[in-house]
Amino acid sequence: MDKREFKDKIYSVLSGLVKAMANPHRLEIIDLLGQAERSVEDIAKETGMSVANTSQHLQVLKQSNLVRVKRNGNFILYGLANDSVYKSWRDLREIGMGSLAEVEKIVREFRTKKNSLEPIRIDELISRMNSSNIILLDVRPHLEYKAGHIPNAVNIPIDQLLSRIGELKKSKQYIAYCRGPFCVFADEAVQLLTQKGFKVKRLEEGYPDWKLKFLVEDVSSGKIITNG
Amino acid sequence: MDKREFKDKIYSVLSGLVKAMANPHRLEIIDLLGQAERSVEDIAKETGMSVANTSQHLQVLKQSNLVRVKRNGNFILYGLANDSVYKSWRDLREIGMGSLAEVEKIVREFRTKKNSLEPIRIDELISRMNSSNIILLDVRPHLEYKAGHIPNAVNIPIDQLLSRIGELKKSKQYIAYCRGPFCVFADEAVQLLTQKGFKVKRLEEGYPDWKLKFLVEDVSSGKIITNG
DNA sequence: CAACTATTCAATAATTATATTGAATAGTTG
DNA sequence: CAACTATTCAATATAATTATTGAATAGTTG
Repeated sequence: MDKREFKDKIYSVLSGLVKAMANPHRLEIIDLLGQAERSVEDIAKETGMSVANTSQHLQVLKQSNLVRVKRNGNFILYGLANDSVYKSWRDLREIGMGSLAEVEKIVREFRTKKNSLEPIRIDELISRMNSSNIILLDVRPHLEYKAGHIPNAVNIPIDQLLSRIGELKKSKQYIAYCRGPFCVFADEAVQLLTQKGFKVKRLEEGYPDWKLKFLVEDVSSGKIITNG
Repeated sequence: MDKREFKDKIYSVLSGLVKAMANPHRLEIIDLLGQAERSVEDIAKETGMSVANTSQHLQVLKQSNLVRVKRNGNFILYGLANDSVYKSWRDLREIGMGSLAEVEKIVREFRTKKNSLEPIRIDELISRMNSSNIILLDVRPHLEYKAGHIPNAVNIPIDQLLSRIGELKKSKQYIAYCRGPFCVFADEAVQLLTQKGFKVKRLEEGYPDWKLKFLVEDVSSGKIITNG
């Protein structure tokens, strides 16, 4: 094996990995699976794809070891293979937000309508979390909340928010969070609660980003190791 | 703009960014430009592509803001847009090394022939760097060394190594490094120097990885900020 | 400003990726 | 073990990506 052959092989195998992420549906799947495991049918419904097409995309992700498979009764559950996968997605997402003007524009346009511009960022949240006046609102579906959430967050799924609005107090400062910067549940929560006279902001990032904060990056290998 | 339309737009734009990286030649170009700026002709020669094809791939990278352009006399120099680009490449590379058995196998096979298995990792290097017995050997072309190198490293480009072997001492422990884990200069150096009876190992990572160590990651935004 | 040179563009052919449909499969549950 | 159900597969048509060739362009230098 000469030098050129070696490089051709390496870059070609690695580009296969990148190609596996290089599709809008597959990015959405990765983003979604960052919250919790899900069945194929579930993923299809959530992303608006056909089941067959979803399955095909999941096969692509599986072939590159980006997702892993588990059976639960009649259902097959897909989940991210490890935290590095979400971390890579987060980094690519951030490169995009930082250098592709179009991404920032689409997000700003959407949030303007929802009154959810000026979100607070995760670091600010962490430094203000001890304040007794702040209440964290996890507006994701209960299943995702159950799979993991920010400590002390109250779970009111977005579609129950209106009917359970009596549980909230106008004196508090609410921070609504959901799946991540492209999840609209928190924007919808801000829109609704602002309308009803509550003090509320959205968290820019989502639960998986909060979770990554509490992993220690072994920088020498680039791998991620659970802390505790 | 409804929820589905918003998501379709976002994931589609971001997948464009990932697609721009999702090609073996473009990964090699990113890897190469991590060392120093280069002209199109230069990149073409280094990667074994035609100039027209190289130019086409560079256009793709440029459209996604992964590279930036600068003119120098008759030449146009391409460089990485920022350190985040190399960081993403590094992370993807590491996911691949960790979870695609094939990558690890190709690398091991190649290094076995060069006697350069058992490389030392960058963290170990940092902790042993003060030892007066260790000498760092940068075996990249002089131009890349000039664009940035690990402090105190001695530059002997691989194609001058044999003729300048008199400059080396058998009592020292040499650490050869080059562009990164897929660069073979360091392997060739280890092969040659081992043969001639010197104590030598290769560094697993390359100069750009060392450089990333000394950037502070602003984890809240995912962006990278130069430290000092 | 003419000649030169590095780079890009345009057109083509070949390959690869994608969505859709409906049939096949495998695994579970009663 | 039969019936059921979630998932995958196979076939197809459409769309996107890639390498190659040779011509066009833009920018610099004498």
